[in-house]
Amino acid sequence: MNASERRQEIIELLNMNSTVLVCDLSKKYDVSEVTIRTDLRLLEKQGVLTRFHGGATKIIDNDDIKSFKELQLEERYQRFIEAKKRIALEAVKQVKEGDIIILDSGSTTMLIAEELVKLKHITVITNSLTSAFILSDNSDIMLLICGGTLRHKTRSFHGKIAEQSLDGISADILFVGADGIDAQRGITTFNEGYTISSVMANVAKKVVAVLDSSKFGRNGINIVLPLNKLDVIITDTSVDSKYKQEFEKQGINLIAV
Amino acid sequence: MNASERRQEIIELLNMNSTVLVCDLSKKYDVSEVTIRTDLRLLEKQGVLTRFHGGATKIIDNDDIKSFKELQLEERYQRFIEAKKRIALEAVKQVKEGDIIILDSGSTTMLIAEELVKLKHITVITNSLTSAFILSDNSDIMLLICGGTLRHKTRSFHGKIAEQSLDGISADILFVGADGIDAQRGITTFNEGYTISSVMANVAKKVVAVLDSSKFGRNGINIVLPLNKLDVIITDTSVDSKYKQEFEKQGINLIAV
DNA sequence: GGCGTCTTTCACTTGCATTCATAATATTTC
DNA sequence: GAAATATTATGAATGCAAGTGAAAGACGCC
Repeated sequence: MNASERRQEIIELLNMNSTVLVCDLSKKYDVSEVTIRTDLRLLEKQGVLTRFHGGATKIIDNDDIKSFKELQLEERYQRFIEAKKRIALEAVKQVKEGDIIILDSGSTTMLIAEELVKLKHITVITNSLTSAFILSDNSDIMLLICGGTLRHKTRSFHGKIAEQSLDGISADILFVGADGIDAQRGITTFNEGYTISSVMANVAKKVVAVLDSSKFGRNGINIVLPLNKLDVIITDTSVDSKYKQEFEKQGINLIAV
Repeated sequence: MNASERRQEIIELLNMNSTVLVCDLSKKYDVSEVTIRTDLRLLEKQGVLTRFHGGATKIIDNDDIKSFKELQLEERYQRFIEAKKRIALEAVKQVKEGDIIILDSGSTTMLIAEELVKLKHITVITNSLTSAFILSDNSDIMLLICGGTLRHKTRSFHGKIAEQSLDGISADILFVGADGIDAQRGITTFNEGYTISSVMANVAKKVVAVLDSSKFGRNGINIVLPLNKLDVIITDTSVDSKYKQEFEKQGINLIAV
């Protein structure tokens, strides 16, 4: 056993347990404590660990998220972000361990991804490149992505291939976003060709629409899903109370947070 | 036994056991320790091993995707990244406007994505989540992603669904990375189940392997592609000239940059 | 023989781990 | 809470193993 091997092992030990002790290491490698201390001092200089009296502890740094922060800065994501965050927090309450979740593209669903990444033992299927990237940080989450061609405006995948990749899948819950909601037309969008949402709805046991209050009474050009496909709508408290009555009459649970 | 033969054997020894000792090698080859040290110094310059007091250890640069921060932390990877960048620059020279490009996962191919994103009017098909994210910045690039389940270690998609999504596709060029290359076994990897690469190779008119010189003569556990599938190999100038002859004899164009 | 490559010898430097003395930091005790 | 005691840290000095560079020798090759 040479010096660099020993140091490498100390790093690995630190990854297993979060602390190591000088006296333990000294016995383990049969070298003097002084030697261990020089090792630890060296590794501290390299930024691998922090020293404390009698031992050392692991440094955990998580700077990689920065690039996603930049993404959030895009102004369309900035609007109503506080409301959307509350909606996302409420949405993940619907999820339990072991669930298979389908996540549509959109700014609110992206925030849901940021909450979902904190969980474990769930399966997420998404057509959103951004959400996929966020979720890929957690190896306790099984991640499936719909293939197909990228729609740059929304950084999501659509088209025949994307829809085909949902074939034979059965999910517990679908989170779907939209640009507008209306008692007659259901949830709508200004972008064309969001037929994938209806495919998603067909394979999910429970459909949850997430949209902030500004979307109510607004009508997009394209129908994404008719109201009868929805089970739950989560929105913010600024929503007009008349909508709550209207939707609950149709058997949809409207949650305002 | 001449010098280069001995050095080749040292590399092979390192692939078997992960470390070698100067005194052992000195006895084994009946040369002075000084000679062995010069051998090891030379091989270190080539990026095949790292020296430590009394011996040397194998460099494990399995071509997994790491963030640049991680790469910079381990200074032993630093010299590879310069070579890999040059390789990536050379690789994109093979691309012309209108091309349909398949991009495998891996750190070198990720650097190719960073070059490709500067182009326009190309189509890129990839199974790498990271590369997809990089390429999604440019709306002049048509981006197709292979669906399927995510392999967290490499942030890429593999399995049946990923392979099926290549069905019916015809591409002009494939860029494929690897952990090792060998005249007998072709290109290999330490990770299991990279069968998608051969599917990619089957639908591409031209197959370009990108790997730095340290991968030559090294053998991964799993065969990715046999040599007869390759058209071009791009590597760095530290590659042993004997490989150039060997591969060109088999009709493969080896470019060293 | 003259040239180049490889290898060795030799003097010197660097790196690693130990001991010992001293300083800093916990812990105990009153 | 402060003094006494025990534990841990640091720095300098030492010895030894290993590494380096320069010069000289060995070997093969026109």
